[in-house]
Amino acid sequence: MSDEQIRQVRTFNRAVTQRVGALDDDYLGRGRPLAESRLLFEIGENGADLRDLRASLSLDSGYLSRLLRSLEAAGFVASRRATGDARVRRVTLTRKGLAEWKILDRRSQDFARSLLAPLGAPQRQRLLAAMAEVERFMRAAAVGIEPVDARGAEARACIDAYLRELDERFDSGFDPARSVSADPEELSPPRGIFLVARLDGVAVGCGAVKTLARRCGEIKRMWVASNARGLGVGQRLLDALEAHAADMNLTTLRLDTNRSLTEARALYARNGYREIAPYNDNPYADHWFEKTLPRRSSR
Amino acid sequence: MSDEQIRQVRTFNRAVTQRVGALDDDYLGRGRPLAESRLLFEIGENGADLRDLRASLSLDSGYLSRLLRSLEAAGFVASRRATGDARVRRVTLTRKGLAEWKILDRRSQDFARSLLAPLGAPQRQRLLAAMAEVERFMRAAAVGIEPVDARGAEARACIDAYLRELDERFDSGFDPARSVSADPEELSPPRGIFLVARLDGVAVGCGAVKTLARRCGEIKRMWVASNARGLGVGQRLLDALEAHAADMNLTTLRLDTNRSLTEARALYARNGYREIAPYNDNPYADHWFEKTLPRRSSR
DNA sequence: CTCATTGTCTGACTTTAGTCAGAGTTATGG
DNA sequence: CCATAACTCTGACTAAAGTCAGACAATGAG
Repeated sequence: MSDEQIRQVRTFNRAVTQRVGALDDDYLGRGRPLAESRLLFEIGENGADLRDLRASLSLDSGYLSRLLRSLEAAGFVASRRATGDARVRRVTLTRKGLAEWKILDRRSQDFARSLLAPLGAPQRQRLLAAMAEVERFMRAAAVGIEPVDARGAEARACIDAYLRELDERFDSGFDPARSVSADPEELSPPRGIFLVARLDGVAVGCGAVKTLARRCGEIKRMWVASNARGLGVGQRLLDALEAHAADMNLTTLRLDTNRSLTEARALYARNGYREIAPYNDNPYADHWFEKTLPRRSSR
Repeated sequence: MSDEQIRQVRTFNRAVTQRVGALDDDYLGRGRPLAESRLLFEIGENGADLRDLRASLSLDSGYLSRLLRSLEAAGFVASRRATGDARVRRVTLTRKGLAEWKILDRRSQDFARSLLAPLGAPQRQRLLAAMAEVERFMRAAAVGIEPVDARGAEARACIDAYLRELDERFDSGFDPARSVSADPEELSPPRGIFLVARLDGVAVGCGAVKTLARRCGEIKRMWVASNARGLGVGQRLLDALEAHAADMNLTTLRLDTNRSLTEARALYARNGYREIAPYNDNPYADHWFEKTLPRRSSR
């Protein structure tokens, strides 16, 4: 990437933090510490669990506790044990707190309004479209891909989501029992690998490789959450899988897929996978693909 | 503007401040108070006047003085009286300070890089394009238009810039003495108005109206700085001038313009100005326009 | 020259933010 | 039931950020 591109990003960062960032510290200023306002705002109309607040605002538990006490003293919030897990505290806004929250919310709205107000309608549209685009790609850039234990909870959750989706998309539904197996052992090193793609700590995609024969592997469990599609996550997962496959000394990768998974098929086609004759008898597969990996993954 | 649009802006603000804003507090962390790093960074390779730093970082003078002392003690900066005004202090980075500045600069680059790195080339292009667009329009939105005294320093500076530009753009140069007059008195209430457009406190455009006859006014001094073109500043100035003209009970606005000022002519045409026969003998004018103002400016 | 203004500095503060160690309570897996 | 982990809370801190009043020097307008 060029210096010029980097310079552009930095200019953007400056411009945006100056204007947008100013708001953050400014519109929440209500004669009260900023952290308190932020907390109040984050609690929101529906209340929140203290545990989640701690995570989302990344505050020290002691600090959070004190902030909360202060909001309580001011009569803005009430807290009680969460139903379900009595260790967790559930915080909700009082009537007074809600009023305050609405003021903060209003302020934040006003700021957004002030950004749009001076613009004419066509410029407004273009600004919004560009904002949406920036946001999308910044989200995309924040997606990280990492190997995880295929037997772990996160991998399981991904696989469940994947299976659920197959069930929805296949004309006749999907019954894992009838399909070709891929049990966690096969997807764990040294004979396999399981990758997840995470956005803000939440898994939004996964993919796996298992070894079929001496130099031949198979791609399994390729899935991208619907809210993360179009960000290039699938492409990056595939790149990463191929790199890992090369590390495992595999030279050929195969996979099967269903006719209803059109994006997936396009992805494979784009990446040099050629359609081949069926290499298994998976009743859910309509297409079989194969790719010979380049000598050394150049990623 | 719709609630949906406002919601979009807010989502953007959140997403961007979270990611971009995080950097600000993060990449500058170098075992030293954030404010010190920010100051060091802001001083920059070429040094700066303390007065300007105080303004641009909006710090209390006492606080700034102390921060500076601390940077001095660490051997990062040196300060001496500014040439010209001995009240002002000029701060420059020492060799050591420059090295530190470069580290900070590098960090900020790395952050930008990390944003682009995970993206493929086409996505990178789209992100940058969208960023540029957002930045542009945020700048546009930050432009404010206000009446000022046509006899004041700011108005004079604008007019000078305007005349300089005419001199550059007209084939035969421009000599104010030969042109039709518009002295400051005519551009001051109640018979006239002078508006400036400011971006971050700096004038980037101006425009004026003077009264020609009982219900007829003339637009003069329409100018937009080259670095602020394409942001809709001209349009907004024109809107504001028409609104003020209506307030002055003018029903007709006239203006003359030169053939080389193509953007201006397009602007007037777009806004319902019709070309008319010459109403003056300005030797620099090639086109004369007129518009009947709507009963009440609906802006 | 005088006087108001501007810019900087110092001292004496307060407030905000954040950390850390431990204690007490409630879940959870075996 | 037991050990361990997950949450929250309190007390005791520190560091950073920011404010305010007043002193002093240089400037600039009249």
